[in-house]
Amino acid sequence: MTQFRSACPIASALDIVGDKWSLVIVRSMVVGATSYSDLLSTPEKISTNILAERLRRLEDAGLIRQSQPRQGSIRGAYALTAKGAALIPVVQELARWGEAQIPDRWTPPERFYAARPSDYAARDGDRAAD
Amino acid sequence: MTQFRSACPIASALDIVGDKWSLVIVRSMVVGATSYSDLLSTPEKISTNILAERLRRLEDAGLIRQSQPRQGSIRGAYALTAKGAALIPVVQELARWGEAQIPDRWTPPERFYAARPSDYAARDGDRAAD
DNA sequence: TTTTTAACTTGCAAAATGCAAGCGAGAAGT
DNA sequence: ACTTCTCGCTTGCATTTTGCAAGTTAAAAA
Repeated sequence: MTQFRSACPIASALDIVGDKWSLVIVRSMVVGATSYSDLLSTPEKISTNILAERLRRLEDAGLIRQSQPRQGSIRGAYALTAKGAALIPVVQELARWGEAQIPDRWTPPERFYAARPSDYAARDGDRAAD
Repeated sequence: MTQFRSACPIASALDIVGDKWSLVIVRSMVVGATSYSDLLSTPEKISTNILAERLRRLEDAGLIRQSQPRQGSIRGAYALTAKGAALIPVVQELARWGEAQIPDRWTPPERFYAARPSDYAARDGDRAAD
């Protein structure tokens, strides 16, 4: 992203994550997805080029990081940074809205609503467990 | 919108409001915007065709309603429905994230964080004050 | 009765999204 | 050790969404 539309925190937040995919990627990571293929195999069927580009953008924005930069050109697993994990309350509120206002939605797993940003913040700079 | 990507409440919520403009329109209405021109004159500079289309979509989705259907073909003022007002916690969390994670953002007015969905729910079906 | 203003619509260019196929490197099978 | 498989992407192209600029319609104001 190049510029913010305004200095409004809401509009600016949406300049970063206000597309159809970024927050579903965050959701997937909150419930345990770490690899490219984890994120691809989600029921929403994101296409591979979009996933790759979104991961790059989210990494550039500092919301995720590569926890295992593999040897060769191939990249490994992804994890939320503290800044990315700070979005957890946002996706939890979205989930509550969706559950309450849209018929026949799934109930997220318990660990989803239990997740807290601080669970991730402490790990920043660490490598994921091998 | 025609279909949901999945039955996930988050993905589905984003199928409805997961674009760059819907939630800034909700934000504007929470802080008092009611007319088309109020919504146009926001610092984010939404273009008029997008605003018109978004208002139609939000109305079709039941998030807003026209509180004063004027005579002639011209439509009047808009208001949040209970379903739309239920998004208030979502935009409040987005605002908190933006304030905390993006440098130099505005602090929203007090009434923004004070707003509660129930302030709007009771008015559903009413006409706005003239 | 001419001019403004408010609420849009229309036309077209640009950007984002989506589908399908391909590619390079390491792991796995034989 | 050599072929095959899988993973993590990239590339090409069609479709959809977004954005800018200008035009339209009806009511209100001058």
